[in-house]
Amino acid sequence: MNTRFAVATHILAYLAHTQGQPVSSEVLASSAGTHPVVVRRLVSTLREAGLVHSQRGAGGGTLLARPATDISLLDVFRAVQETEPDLFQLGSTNPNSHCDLGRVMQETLEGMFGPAIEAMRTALAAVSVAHVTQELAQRLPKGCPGATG
Amino acid sequence: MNTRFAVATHILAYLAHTQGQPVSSEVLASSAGTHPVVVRRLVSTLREAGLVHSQRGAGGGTLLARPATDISLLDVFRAVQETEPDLFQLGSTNPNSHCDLGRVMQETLEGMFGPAIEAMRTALAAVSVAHVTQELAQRLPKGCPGATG
DNA sequence: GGATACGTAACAGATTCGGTTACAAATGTA
DNA sequence: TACATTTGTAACCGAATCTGTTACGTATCC
Repeated sequence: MNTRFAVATHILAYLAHTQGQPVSSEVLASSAGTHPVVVRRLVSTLREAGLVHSQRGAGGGTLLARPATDISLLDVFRAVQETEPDLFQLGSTNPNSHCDLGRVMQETLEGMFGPAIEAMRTALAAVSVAHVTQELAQRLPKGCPGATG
Repeated sequence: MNTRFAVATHILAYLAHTQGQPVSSEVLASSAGTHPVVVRRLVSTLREAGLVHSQRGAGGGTLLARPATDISLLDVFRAVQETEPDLFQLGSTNPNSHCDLGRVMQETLEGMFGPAIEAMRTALAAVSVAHVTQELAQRLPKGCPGATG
């Protein structure tokens, strides 16, 4: 799996700490261990999903578009990962079968995988960015400036 | 996502229909709409996981290694998809942070994603290959030879 | 006007994936 | 034994994806 979900959550958790204060892509990239442009690309996606908004120019940066308690990991997952139409998709069907076995098999598989995906979504929906930030604060040593810049 | 999970389930569901009768990679490939070598590669993985076994030579093919009721979709998922160490992994940590924020963030994210993955595993564990075959039989028109070759 | 910082296009290197060819090894059958 | 069949596996190709990077236009603040 790619790193976008994790990095996006990282970014949002960071922003939750500095809410009201714009954070530059350079700072976010440094914290997430990646390149500023990678952050800006991700932020672009998050902005389209309505999770953050950005300010251009000097002193600009990115902020949360709504309280961290109102952003679930499912929101993040949908924004950065679920652009593809079908998460579990059979590559191809069998055009030779008289009974269209390939199509039926695909439908059946989707019916079987569906509940698994739904279970994952439910679990992700139960966790907010605020939860992540909270958990993060507990794990960080006291007085550590890491999470707040 | 790649097609291995779906194709592997396709293969196993097919074998559940013809249990006791070896099925060649060519037949399986035709049913799944892929290439025989792709099937053999997948079967190789499934064999390592103890889900199937194969017979070489003329009249050979692949059979289920145990009853279809004893093979869950979680078994399949683990066999073909979870070869990588970590499903959700943050690409890199932040070596510059005084507090090792990157590492803490990664631990936190894993703690948050874990339940989601576990929920998906639980859902997959609840479905057996026999269930898939059963569902498939219900969806196929009566007397259709598709699923049994 | 200049510094700052975003938005985005473009490109490169690495990796993954599926398809294909090729060939050795094993196995059943005449 | 000779041959056909089928697996097991290596090797390679083309496509796609992902991450990192450079470059440059644009917006904003001082």
